[in-house]
Amino acid sequence: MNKKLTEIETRAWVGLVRTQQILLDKVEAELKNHRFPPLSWYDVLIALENTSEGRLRFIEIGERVLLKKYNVTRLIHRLEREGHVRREICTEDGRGIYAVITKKGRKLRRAMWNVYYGVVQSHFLSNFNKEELEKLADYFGR
Amino acid sequence: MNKKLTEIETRAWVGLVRTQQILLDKVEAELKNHRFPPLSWYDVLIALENTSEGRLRFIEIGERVLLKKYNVTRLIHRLEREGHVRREICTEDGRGIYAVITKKGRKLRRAMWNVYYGVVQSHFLSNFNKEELEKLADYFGR
DNA sequence: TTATATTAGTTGCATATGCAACTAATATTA
DNA sequence: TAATATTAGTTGCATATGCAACTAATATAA
Repeated sequence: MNKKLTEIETRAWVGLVRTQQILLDKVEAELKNHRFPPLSWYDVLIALENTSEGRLRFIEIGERVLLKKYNVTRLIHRLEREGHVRREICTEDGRGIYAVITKKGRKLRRAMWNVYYGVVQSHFLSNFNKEELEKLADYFGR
Repeated sequence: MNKKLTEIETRAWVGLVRTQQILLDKVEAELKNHRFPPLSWYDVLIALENTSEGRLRFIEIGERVLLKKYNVTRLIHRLEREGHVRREICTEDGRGIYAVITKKGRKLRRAMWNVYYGVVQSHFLSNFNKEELEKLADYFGR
């Protein structure tokens, strides 16, 4: 197999990686500026909010947010300590635990979104027209 | 300002973030499988190799690889300990330090590339034709 | 020149993540 | 049913990262 990328392939890959990292660094920096917790908290909270019950089992959180189970344990612990989430026992499976988002958690999620949105909008989305966004959505859906 | 993303915008952004994370997780996992150090080592080594002298000042490494200065210090220290890099004093600026890639470092970089390449090729590049890659390269060049 | 500010790099301490071993519960097999 | 394997979640220890204070050198201003 050929071990070299063409110049276009390199630009596409390196561009993707760099763009992403710059954007995420920027989001994290803005969140910090506003005294908000890191993006990983947002990811968990929005995942919970996107359910009808406002809750998910730890293992489901791990799957949706791409976190290893031990990191779910720890992140939920931090969220819980600040009152953004509470635990609920899982009657269907004695091994399982639900994390339920609280009012306070929903409020934080919304507040963080304003900051998050600002960065994504101004540093990313604003660079593309509708057609280009559709292409991107298509490409990354694969 | 409107604080909502359209459905397409959401798919484009979330798709980008998820795709990237999945790909990088996969790369890290494959590197680990092959008993190689993490991707950050690769990033520094390739940055050094891409210079005519095979060397960069710490501060330049930070700029190119998007690392804070204290993380450059530490990463170079690890690379140095394994013999992939050595330090060289900077005669132009007494505050500066060069990191120079060694033969061993070049060899490691090449070996890691095989693994890295495999993942990027099979999980990313292979999903796109030339025209699409050009679009991506264009989009992320902005 | 001297005094002051900025810059490059380092380091101690706090927090976050990876790994592997562990517990408790459910699922599978005989 | 009992024995065994798998799964969900937790935790101790090692490593990695963020922050802020620090040193030493260069740049700027008086």
